[in-house]
Amino acid sequence: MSPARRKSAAAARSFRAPRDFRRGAPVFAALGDDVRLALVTRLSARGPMSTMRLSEGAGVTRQAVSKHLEVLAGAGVVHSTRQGRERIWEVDSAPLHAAQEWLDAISRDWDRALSRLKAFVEE
Amino acid sequence: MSPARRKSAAAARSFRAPRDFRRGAPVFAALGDDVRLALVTRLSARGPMSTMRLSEGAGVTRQAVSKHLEVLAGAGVVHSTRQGRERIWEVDSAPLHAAQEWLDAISRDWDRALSRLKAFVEE
DNA sequence: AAGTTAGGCAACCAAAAGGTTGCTCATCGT
DNA sequence: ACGATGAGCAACCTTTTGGTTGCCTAACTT
Repeated sequence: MSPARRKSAAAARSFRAPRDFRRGAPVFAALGDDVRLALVTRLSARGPMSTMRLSEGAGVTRQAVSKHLEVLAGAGVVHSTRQGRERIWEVDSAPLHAAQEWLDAISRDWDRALSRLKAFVEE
Repeated sequence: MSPARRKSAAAARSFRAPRDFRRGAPVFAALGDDVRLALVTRLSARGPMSTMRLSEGAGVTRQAVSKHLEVLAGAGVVHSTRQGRERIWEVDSAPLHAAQEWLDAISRDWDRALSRLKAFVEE
């Protein structure tokens, strides 16, 4: 029983590709849900927004949206500040850039592997 | 911003960012697991491999790895072919490129939103 | 032909994820 | 001062996920 798949509480920092792929999983996991992906899309397109605004048209209750935002925050993808009785959310682009770099590394490695394979077959 | 963000737009066909973000979620979800991320990493680094080879050192049973590979295949991230009694897996880079583009679009939109906000505040 | 090896299939299980309702609390507008 | 509003908290429910074990089949090896 080695798994021990515990959530690291404060993973709110970027990660380095590609060595530290383990740090990347939470970011991808956070984006791997329709509702959350839609939330990030809206936030990035229209700028900072309150929980209520984000809940409108989300298709689920405000509480559900709130939970999703917490998940995103846990992965470092968004962060929030309280303003009066509202909580304003905004995108944190650093983890997204990190994720991008990871994908980039994967693609690069894969292309190299393909070249090697091709060379081997053709020799 | 980041210099490693250039890309010939021919590659991505799985989904379109950011309109069709719904199509992106499964890809991110597929990558959002430590074991699967490790599998993709190994596959891209060392080229095509059999289920057995991939299971070695994965920390979970062969059946678990098999399931994970099916999930990845379901998202289009990998695909497999049977060779004799072995099943050989390899990375499919198109969905990864698509995911990258989606992230790119998000970052771009976000930066634009920030500029607008800044301009508004400073006027 | 017999044994070994890679993998598919199915049942089953515990935990996590996604969602809901109901209640309370703080804050803002009037 | 008071009602409306935005959000936090908690209990609860259902489905999905990640993992296991056990057995069966196909295909190489000798």
